[in-house]
Amino acid sequence: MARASSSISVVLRRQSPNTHIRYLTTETKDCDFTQVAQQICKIIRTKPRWENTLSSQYPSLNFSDPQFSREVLKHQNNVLLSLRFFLWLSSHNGFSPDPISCNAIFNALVEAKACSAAKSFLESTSFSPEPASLESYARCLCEGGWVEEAVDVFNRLKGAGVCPSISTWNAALSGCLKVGRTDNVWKLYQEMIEYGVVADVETVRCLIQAFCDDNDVSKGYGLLRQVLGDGIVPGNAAFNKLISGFCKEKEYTKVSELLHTMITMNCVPDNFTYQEVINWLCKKGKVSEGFRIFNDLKERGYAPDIVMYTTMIHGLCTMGWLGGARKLWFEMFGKGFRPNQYTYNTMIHGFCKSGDFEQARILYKEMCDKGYKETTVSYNTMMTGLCLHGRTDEAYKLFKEMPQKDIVRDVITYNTLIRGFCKEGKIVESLNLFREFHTLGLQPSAQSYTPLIAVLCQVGRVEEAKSLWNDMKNIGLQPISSTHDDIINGLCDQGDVTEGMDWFVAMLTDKLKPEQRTFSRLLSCLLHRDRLDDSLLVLDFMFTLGYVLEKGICYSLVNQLCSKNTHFVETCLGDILEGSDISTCL
DNA sequence: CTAGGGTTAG
Repeated sequence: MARASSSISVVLRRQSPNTHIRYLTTETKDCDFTQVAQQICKIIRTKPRWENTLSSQYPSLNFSDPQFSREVLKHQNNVLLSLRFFLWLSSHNGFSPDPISCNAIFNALVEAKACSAAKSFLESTSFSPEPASLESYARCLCEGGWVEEAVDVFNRLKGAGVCPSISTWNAALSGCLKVGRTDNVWKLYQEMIEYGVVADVETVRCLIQAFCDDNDVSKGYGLLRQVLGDGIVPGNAAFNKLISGFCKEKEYTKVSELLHTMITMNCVPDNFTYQEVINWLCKKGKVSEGFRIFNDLKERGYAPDIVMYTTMIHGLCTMGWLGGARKLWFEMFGKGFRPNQYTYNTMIHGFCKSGDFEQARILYKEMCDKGYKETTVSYNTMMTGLCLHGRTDEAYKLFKEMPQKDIVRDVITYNTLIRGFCKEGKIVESLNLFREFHTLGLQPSAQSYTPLIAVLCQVGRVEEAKSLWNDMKNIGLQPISSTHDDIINGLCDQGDVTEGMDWFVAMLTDKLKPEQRTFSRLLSCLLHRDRLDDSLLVLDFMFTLGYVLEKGICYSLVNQLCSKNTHFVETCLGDILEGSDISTCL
């Protein structure tokens, strides 16, 4: 969860013009508070261990006088030093914190967005800030991502019978969205309703976004239509979120509807709108469609920005259309855009994918020369490309370089290399990496296990594969469909067709679609074992899922059926031949 | 400041 860091040097706002307070000490000597306060501030700033000596330096000063403490706080312009001084005072000389000083420090901390300091200050002093301060505090917490704490503050305000302003509510909702806590959005919105606060456009924007983030895009759309009916027009933000959400769901009719509504409502679709459309079209495999829109936009006078170019170049690269990608790259230059971290990595990825490591390295060097730092992503990109083209030794070299350059290896780094090694049958190397990864305490993903289980099954080490499977399940990871296929095929290969059938049934129960190879392997094993009933069961599912029967298996199936010579056989034969690709051969 | 987008596993 994102947390804002506390600011270190901060200006404490002066509350009032500097007033000279004169004070009579026990030595009956006049003491200028302002002067002493300034001296003390300097000591606090410059002497790291002032706590040990301050009292003895001013033996006659009454540190517990609130007027004095206020004066020091007024002169101290570093809020964290103020806080330290205040805490020191609290534990000395019987000083009992006065509300004015407390409020001053608390407000300064809030203003400095030092949420965690403000929070511990509240906890340690147990004073009650003014409602206005609390409200600012709640905003500060939200902006810093401390939404749980913000909800507590809202409850506190509620306890005091104070209703936060609409902009504070909105800030809270927006803060919850930023850290992905839609649950808190709904909680807060519920309270808003209980207070009788009337939602405004910004509230609607937050709610629509919350629906979209919850993958309830249709509900978000419902809300939009409702408010449009009431004459409220949310800004592009709400529209763009909905459009992006529907693109993700491939609901292109709704997308068009929304684009039209936007235009009707004078919310002109912008680069953000179309960027989302193009991005999701590309991600859902409709790159040509995305490219068409991209070109249309240019013709209609839209000026794609660097992000849009990057998105489009990426789309073209994933399709292997490197020529088109390069053309856009140069077009982008012509428009005055210079590639950034994303653009470089995208293009490097394109070259790597197509196996042009020479170009990839030229671009990589250019990226570094332009001052962009090498990152985990840039390394992962190169390693992915190398592994894809069977150059795992080179990828491994890069892997070893990373710590020397202080570049963090992440789960993708390891998964990439594990996959690469597995593909080349280097099981020992893969398992070593896998263990190293575990030792480092990194959180594996399903993709960490997938290639290992596959290769272990291929070489007949199904027990080890199953043990990895159990590990996965135990840490709450869901194996992908093909991992089921791998295990079934492994079991069949070692003659455990009965257990293979169990796994097959489990797959169907989980509504997963076994691959063609799994059906073929199961069928030939079952036929080999003379288990005709199970064969027919498997066959039935196979046809239901739209697969065709391979020639070889079809022949042995027909042979077996004919050798049984029962009445039932004849009814089966027709179906089987219909579903096979040999009917023309007979 | 005002909402916010793009890169790496397949």
